[in-house]
This record gives sequence, structure tokens and C-alpha cells, in this order.
Amino acid sequence: MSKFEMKEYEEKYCREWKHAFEADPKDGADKFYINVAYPYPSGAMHVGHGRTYIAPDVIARYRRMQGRHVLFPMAFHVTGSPVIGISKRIARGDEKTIKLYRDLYRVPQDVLNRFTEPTEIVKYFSDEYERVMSSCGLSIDWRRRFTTVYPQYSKFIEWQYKHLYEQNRVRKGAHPVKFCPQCDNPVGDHDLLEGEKAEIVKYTLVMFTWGEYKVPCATLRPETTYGVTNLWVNPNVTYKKVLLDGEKWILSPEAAHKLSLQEHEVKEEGEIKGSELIDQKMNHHMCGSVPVLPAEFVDPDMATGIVMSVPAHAPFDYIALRDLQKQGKYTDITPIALITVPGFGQFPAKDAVERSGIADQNDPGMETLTQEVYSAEFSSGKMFPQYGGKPVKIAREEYAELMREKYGSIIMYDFDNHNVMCRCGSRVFVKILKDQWFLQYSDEAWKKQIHEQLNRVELVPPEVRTEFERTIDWLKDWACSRRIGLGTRMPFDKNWLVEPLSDSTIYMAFYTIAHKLLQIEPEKLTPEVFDYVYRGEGSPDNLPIPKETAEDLRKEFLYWYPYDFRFSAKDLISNHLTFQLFHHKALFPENLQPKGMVVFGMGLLEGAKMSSSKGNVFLLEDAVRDLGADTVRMFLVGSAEPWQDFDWRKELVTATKKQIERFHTTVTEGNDASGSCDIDKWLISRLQERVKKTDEALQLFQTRQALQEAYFGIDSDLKWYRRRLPEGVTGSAVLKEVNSVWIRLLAPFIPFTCQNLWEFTGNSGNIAFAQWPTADESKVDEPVELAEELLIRTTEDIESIIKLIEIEKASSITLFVAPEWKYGLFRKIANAEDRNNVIGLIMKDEEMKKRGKEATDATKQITTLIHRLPPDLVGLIEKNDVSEAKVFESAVGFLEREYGLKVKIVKSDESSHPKARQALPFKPAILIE
RNA sequence: GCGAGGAUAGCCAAGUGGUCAACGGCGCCCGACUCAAGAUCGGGUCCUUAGUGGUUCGCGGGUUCGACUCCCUCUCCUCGCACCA
Repeated sequence: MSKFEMKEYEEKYCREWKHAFEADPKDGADKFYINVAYPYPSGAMHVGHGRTYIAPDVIARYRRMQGRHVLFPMAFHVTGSPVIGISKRIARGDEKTIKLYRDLYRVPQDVLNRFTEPTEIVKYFSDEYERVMSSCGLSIDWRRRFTTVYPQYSKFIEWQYKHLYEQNRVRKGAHPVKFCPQCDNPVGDHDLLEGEKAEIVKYTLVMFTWGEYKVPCATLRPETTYGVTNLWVNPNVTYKKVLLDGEKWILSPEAAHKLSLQEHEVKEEGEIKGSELIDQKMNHHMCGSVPVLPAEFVDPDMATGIVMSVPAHAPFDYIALRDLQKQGKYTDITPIALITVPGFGQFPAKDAVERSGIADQNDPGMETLTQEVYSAEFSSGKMFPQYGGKPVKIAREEYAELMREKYGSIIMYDFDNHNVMCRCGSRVFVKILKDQWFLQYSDEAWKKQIHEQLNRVELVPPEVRTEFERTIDWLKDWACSRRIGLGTRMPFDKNWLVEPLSDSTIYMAFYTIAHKLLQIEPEKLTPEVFDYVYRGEGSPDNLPIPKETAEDLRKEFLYWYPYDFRFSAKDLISNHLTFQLFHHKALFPENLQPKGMVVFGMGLLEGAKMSSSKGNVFLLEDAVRDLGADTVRMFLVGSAEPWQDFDWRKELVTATKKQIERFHTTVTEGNDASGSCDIDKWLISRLQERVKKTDEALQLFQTRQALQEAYFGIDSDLKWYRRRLPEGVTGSAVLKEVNSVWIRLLAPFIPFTCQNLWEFTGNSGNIAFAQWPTADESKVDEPVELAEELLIRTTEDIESIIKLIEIEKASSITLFVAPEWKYGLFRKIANAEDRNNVIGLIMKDEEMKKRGKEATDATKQITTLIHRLPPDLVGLIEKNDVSEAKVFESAVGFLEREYGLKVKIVKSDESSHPKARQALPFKPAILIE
């Protein structure tokens, strides 16, 4: 088979299969609905995407051949903002982006010019996706293809959110987000140039008063306010006087700006130098009047730029105060302790500093030291009795609340240390987004339902279950509305778009009738229509669509739903895969909930992580063109199980191609064979086991294991088969039977080649619908397999001996077959309760007693042998009465031909040769001389 | 840092208490075919060795007659940690 032919039949079948997998409800058929997370078509498909869709296709094809009525649909997710960014960058002439699309994805220049319009990008790539997916032989019903911005889909989303809203699962809330003022939009971590690990920290502002002014000190530890001895202000900073929500405040300029983004009205009124604040007295209800001390370490860009000092419990404060006191200043200030911590003395901060030997506040160890005291006090600290005596853990929240209620404290958000930059180059701040909509995943009752539901979902591989459980527990409310991007407007608040992950939770239900919905004018798809179709609520009469249409939609939905399995990459467990469980539960009854999920691993390219942005990808289209779709398929599902990471290595893929070619050659050649041979029975017997194992593996989605059996297993059986054929014979008629089974067994993996061979071997029709082979137990012949196993093991022994001796000296092989009494021993030991202590048992036998040492030696050897043989085999040996002598006698011709030596078979008890005594059941003594 | 999963011979990888020196593939080596190369086919591939024995399955301990397999410590890797597909 030349490369040319492989390509040729692949293209031919691709055309023929265009409509082959369109699935309509069929009465009496056992449906199987499988689906995959749809792609976001913003770039070309690479081989990593390939596996995501090929693995489910293999399963779809397997089930179809089993007689299941399979639905495998596909659509495109185009909601969200990435393509908007891409088109902007292309419009702006961004080198990197243009290079990626022009050179790596090979978008023609005229098309690229149109990419300044975001929808053009997804339009172009979704067509490309369909083309490439088809060329891979994916058995998809393409009539159901849609994108998430089709008006009919929007109607579906509106219907869904109307329900969620009515169920009170979508609520308005305010949340702090990372926000870029220049883009005027929240930014996710992937939008950041810098500071990706930055976290939003929630400070409590402790409001000191200074005359008519309020002086906010930001703290993470409001419970320590009783221990404040002074404030710290940076004398070199010029602070602002502002009117914040109508009150006079003093704070750093940066802080003023930050708070203006956090739902506060900030009006600038004037300035005041830090130095002017030094030595002023500030008041707070909880600590009284305290002085302001100078501190250059105070960062105006950190929270409010004014800090309260608790030298008893904060190492930083302690050292700073100590340094000033060393200069003879502020010697009247003494730390005020208010927390006891096991392992520390009266002043934990002082202890920690002295223990660590840190000399000054610029020491890099200060950070760790602070953390140490902070953690110790948080986990095991207790407030002094006069401050309530509660554990810090609890007191902190209580004080924070008290201070917000009584002492004018408010919350301020800021990043922890990091400088955060947007991709646009502008600095990112924390902004409170008000009126944002949230899905109430934090709702305990809802969570409980999902936990219960999860127990009924089949998960592959089973190990991911704990991760799902964790995710459900960990989920908080999810902001489900966006200002910009493509998508559907919230039906109850048209100012917001439904967030991209939030509009992709129940679209598997849309697939079931997508092709029909797309024929209906969107405005007719009212919530009442969907209520009837998807929930069976109301009546099909008086809907905007004809009654028959409504009933037909309802029927088809119920025919396919619930889906049987959903496939997705493992990184979606913590969002999409779990979200969809929540939404299914909210909208559909118990009998329509998801039944199973299969989670994928990631893809590597030559050992390195695949990444489009780094250009480290291999395009699926190129792979199919260069190596053939079947090669790509077989490699992607055969080199690792779906949930394991796979590594696309050119060398291995090329080897896969050769394997397919070998398969093709073997089948083609075997087709002409006729007649029959002794070994036929063995081959057919083995084949049943291969079929069974392949099937078992596929049932568990183990595509790799299935291929091991279906391809390599049968291949290696055939190897032994050919070796055992009489001289000059290349095969027998039995190969036709093997071929027929083999072709069908591999059809889910390499459908093109199998279709070609299917026709070559005289069949017609699409092999995708041919009958899946099943094992025929009546063809399993244990004695024959056992005899062959004995021969295989013996040849291996002979070969290892030949390898070790000087072969030119040898002229004959003698096989000494174990005597009957050793077989008796074998059975006795195999059946013994305790195989390790059988000597006593054996020696009760008078005959064995007479044999003496010979018997004890044999017992030891046989015990070891039994431990070393596969348990199944031990059972078979014991059960079947195979005459070793006969097996070897009939194989003398074969053995003599194999080794070019004279072969003699001798019963060991009829020989006086010392070697003969070594003979064991299933392990003849071998003498080569 | 937290959560989940993982670490097996040159590489990939199977293997969950005795079937294990460890399936299979790749690479490499030898042989057959060929004028030759490639492809294909057969064999070999830890050290030793008449089919045996020894030392191996991230590091270090432990349980057991016996551990790649069970338990503990540590090291390293991958994924996720949210408003993003």
C-alpha cells in the first residue's frame, strides 16, 4: 500500500460519509448520546484538539457498531471577548498576532484583512474546524451545528436565565474585581502583563479622628486596635485632604484614587505634608489618643498610606519603635499586649524579633517573621479576658463587624504587594463592580443537590470524583454577567451580557433539536415554547409555533436526553463540568440529568507543553495531510488513555503509520489463503479472547488498552500462527474469518483503512454500521491453547539455552517430560490451602514417602513454579489433562525446523540422564548436546 | 500556599501483595531479503548464567514469610485555585 492510496481512499470516504451520521429518532433503537465540550474557534486546530474529538468519536463508532443509535453533535462557542481582542490587535497591526494568524495558522491575506471584524474570525475558523474534523473521520451529525450567537440559541439562553432568575439563583451583588481603567473593563489573570499571582486583600479601615478629619489606617488585624500605641506616617509623602462620601479624610493620593473605584465619591480638597502630621494626636474609641510617628517604610501605594502601630504583636512596628527609641525619641511609648499565644511571652513581636536576631527593619527576614507571628496568633492566639477572651480567629471578625457598625470603619480592597499591569500597559486596580449578576453556586441547598446528583454520575476515570466533590464545596458565587464581548443579553437586565461559561451549561439539550430549532424564526421561540419542549410545561396548543412542531421537538428532545457521556479536558472540572451539573439540576427533572463524564488529559508536543501563543503546536490539518487521518487517530487514542497526557512525537507517529500499513498488507495477503491447518483452531480460540478484551477495554473508554488487544494482540497471535504453519504454507482459510473480525475490531480506530479493507474483502456498505464482533465461547478451546502455551514456553527456554551455549557443537535437543507422579504433586499443591507448607501434606502419602528426597525436592520446585505461573494457567493445567509427550511428539517437525537440530522426546522416568530428573509439569527438562 | 493527580529500565508506558527482570511500543544491535539503501520479516536489548542467580520500579524508613503493589517522611512533576476560554 503506497502513501498515495491511503490518502486517496481517505478523501473518497470523507466525501461519502458527509451525511452518513445524521441521526434521527428511531423507534425501538437503543440510543446513545455522546457529546464533547465545543471549541472556541479563534485559531487553527492542532493535534491536541484532535484527540479531544477523536477519542469520543472512537467511542461513538464502537457503540454504533454495537447496534446503539448514536448521536454525536458539534457546535461552536463564540461567546466572550477573546476574538474582540484579537481583531483589535490585528487592526492595530500587532506583529505577534499577525504572525500567528498569517504564518502559523496560514490564514490567506484577504481573509486576514477581514479579521478586524471579530465575527469574521470565528466564522472562518468554525468552517475550518468542520472541514478538519470531517477529514479526521469524525462521525458527527453536522445538521445540528450552530454557534452560541445564533438568535435561536440566544432565545434558549434567555429562557434558561428567566428560570434561574425566577428561582432566585441569579442575584445582583457587588464584588471586587481586577479592573483596568484604560480598557474600562474587568481583567482576568490571562489579560495581565504582570502580577498574575496578585491577590485581592480585604483591609478594614480603622478610623482615627484628628480634629474635623478622619484618618484611616488600613489593617488586616482589626482585633489589635486596642494595642495601638501610635500611627505611622511617611514624612516624605504629600497626603491628600479629600471629601469622601461627604466626610473629611486624610489619606495618600494613591489611596484616594483606589477608593474612588470602590464605590466611594472622592472629592479632592487640598494637601497636607506627611511631616505636618508627625507628633499630632489621633483618637480612636478603642485605644484613645495616640501620637503620629514618622516612618519612611510606610508605602503610600499600599492601602491608605497610613498605618496603625501595634508593637506588641507586629514585629515591624516593634522594630520601628525600638529604632526610634534608640535615638532617644518617644521613650514614653510602651507596647500594649492583648493576645496570648502559646510559645510566646507577653509581647510576641518582641520575642520573635529577639529570637531571630534580626537587627533592623530592612532585614529581608522581616516578611517571614511577620508571617510567623501573624499565623501563630491567628491559629492559636487568644484575646485577653478584658478584650473578650475569644480566639483570635473569631474575635477578628467580630471586631471588624463591631468597628464597621459603631466606629465608622469601612472595607478597602487592594492587591498584596504586587504591581499589576494589564496587557494594554495600564495599571490595574481593584474595583467594586456593582449591579453585577451572580449565579448562587454558594447556595448550600443547591450544592447538596449536586453532591447527591454526582453520586449518580459515572465518572471516567473514577479518580476525578474527589476533585468534583472538592469543586462543589469550594464554589462561590459566579459572576455571570459581562459588559463586553459577544453573547446574549440577560433577559431581565439588558445592560448585561451572559458570561461565556454561563451560557454553555445546558446546550447539550439544545443539540437534540438544534437542526429543527434553526428552522424556526427566533421571535417565535418564546419561553412558553421552550417550557413545553424542555420541561413539558403548559400545552402545545396556542404556542407561536404549530402544535405538531412543538410536539415533535418535545419528542425528539426526550428521545435523546439525558446525554450518556460528556467528554472534556480535566481543566474544566473546576468550572464548566461542575457548572453544568448545577444548571441541569435547576432546569431538568431527575430522569434527564447527565449520566456520565469522561475527563481528558493534556497534550504535549515532543515533550513540551503545547501552546498556540508560543507557536509550539502541530496543526491537525498538517498531520492529517502528511500522515493520514487513520494514523493521527490511532496515535492519538493509542499512545495513552484519554485521561492521561499524551506526547505527540513525530518518530512514534511515523511508526504508527507503518503499523497501519502492516495491518493492511497482512489482511490483503491473508485474503487469498485457503485450506486448513492444525494451528487454525488455536488462532480462532485466541481471537475470542482478543475480542473480549477489546470490548471490555472500550466499555471503560480505555482506547489504548483496546488497541493493544485489537491490534498488537492479534498481530502477535498471527506471528506465532505463521511460525507454526507447515513448511511452505503461508496461511489457511481461517485467515478470512480472522480478517473479518480484525477489520471490524479496528474500524472505530482507523475507519478509513478498515472501510477500504471491508470492501476489499467483499463487503459493502459503511463499516461504521457493520456488526461489532463478539466473542464466541464455543470457539474457545482450552486444551489446544494449553498445549500451545506449553510449546511457546518450551521454545522460549530452548532459545535461552541455545543463546548461552556454543551452538556449533550442538546436534540434538532432548525434551524430558515430567512423570505422572509429579503431575499429582502439582495438583495437590495447586489445591492446597497453604501452598507454602505442603511438605507435610505430601509426605502423608506412602508412595511419596518412599521417594524420599526426590519427592521433597520436587515439592519445593513445583511450589516455586506454581507461584511463578499465572494463576489462570495453573488452573487450566490442573483442570485439563494434557499429555506433554503427545504435544511435543506432534511438534517435533516444527521444533526440528525451527532449530535445525534433531529433537527427541523422552519420558523422564525412562531415562537415567541426570538432567531428566529436573523435569517438572509444564516445564520439561531440556538437554542440548 | 491550598486542592487533585502523578514519579517504573535509553525514551514512552503496562502493572495494584507472590503471575515481575517486569506486557507493548519507540530507539538501538544482530540476522534474512536486496547490487545497495529504505521498507518488510525474524531475533536480541540491567549484570551474570545451560533455562540459574544477583541488583532494580523518585529518596529514606516501616508492615509482611514475601512489596513496583500497603503505611509514614521527604524531593520533584502536571492540572486547578475563578469572573477566563
